[in-house]
Amino acid sequence: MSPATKPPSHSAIWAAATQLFSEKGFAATSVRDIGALAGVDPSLVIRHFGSKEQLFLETMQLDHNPLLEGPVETLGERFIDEMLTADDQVRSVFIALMRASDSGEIGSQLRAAHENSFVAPIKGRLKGDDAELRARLAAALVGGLLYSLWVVGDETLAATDHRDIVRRYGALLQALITP
Amino acid sequence: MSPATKPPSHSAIWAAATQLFSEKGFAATSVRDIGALAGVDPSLVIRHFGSKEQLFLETMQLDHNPLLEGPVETLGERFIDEMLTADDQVRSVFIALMRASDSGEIGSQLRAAHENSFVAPIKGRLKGDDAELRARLAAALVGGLLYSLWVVGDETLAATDHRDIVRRYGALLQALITP
DNA sequence: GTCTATAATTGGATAGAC
DNA sequence: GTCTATCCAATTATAGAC
Repeated sequence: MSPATKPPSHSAIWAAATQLFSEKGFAATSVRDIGALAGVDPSLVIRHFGSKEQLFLETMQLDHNPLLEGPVETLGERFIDEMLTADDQVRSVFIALMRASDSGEIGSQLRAAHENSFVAPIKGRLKGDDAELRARLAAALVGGLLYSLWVVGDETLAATDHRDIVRRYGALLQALITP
Repeated sequence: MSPATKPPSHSAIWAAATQLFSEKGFAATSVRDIGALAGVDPSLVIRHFGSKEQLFLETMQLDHNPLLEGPVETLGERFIDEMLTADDQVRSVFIALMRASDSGEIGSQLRAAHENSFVAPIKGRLKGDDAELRARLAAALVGGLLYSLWVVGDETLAATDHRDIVRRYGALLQALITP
């Protein structure tokens, strides 16, 4: 008996949705677009994933768990460097989640991504009573850099040597990690 | 001869659009909604403002030029405090602009708002060769706090005493202003 | 200046044959 | 599992009477 293997159209739709949501965001991507790119009928998109939002939630997942290891004294710089050299996928998903986060479910997913990718990795390395607050401020700081670079599109910042940003901004992050 | 005074419907539409765009954002607000709240026909909305996007651009303007005066040694804390106690209008417009910034024109407006409200006020007070970079990193830092509080909705951070955030996060900002 | 009516398109989602 | 055909609701924007 054949197991519950997914049909080929399933992964084709998944791939097409990932690409289009990443490129154009949630609102500007239609179910028809996804079907066309996947080479299947638009109705299959709904049939396999239930709804457009569900498909968005399944494809736009940020599973980025950066550097837990290494000396805590240089964690700030390494974290910033990691973000600046992050995969395009990280960038796309982060932006897509942020822009569509007014929908309740998508907002929860952004919150989870923020928690898992930014807050948790830092919080795990912190000591002290106010570790919670410091970790959350650190996550805000990291998010702010991505916001400036990727959402606002600060071109001066984008044209700046990464090492300068890593040094300066990483030092601020470090000040939260090891006060 | 009567001058080119705007008809009352103009300001009614403007007020309704401001409210709805602030509450629900660009995508979730329809021209029909705006007309209904303003008590006028939806077609008037387009007739007066040309398009929904144009109306959005005219209403969602962030004219927030915080504290240029005062001692530069405490600018960091004061800036953060200013943001945390900012008007609801600032918050609404910032979020609305960010979420809709995938449209080209709206993206430019976000960039302008970021520049005028975050980068410029700090840059004007900085000395030194790398003032440009430091001001832009400072703007990223400020934006990151608003992102965490208002977009992600970090509840722990929101429940934290403002004075603690002002002290800790303000110190980081200050480190960019007066290294 | 204002409204009625509607154009023209597009969207997500479904029913049912094969 | 897949596709054809379509429903139905919603959108922005316009034309033209008053």
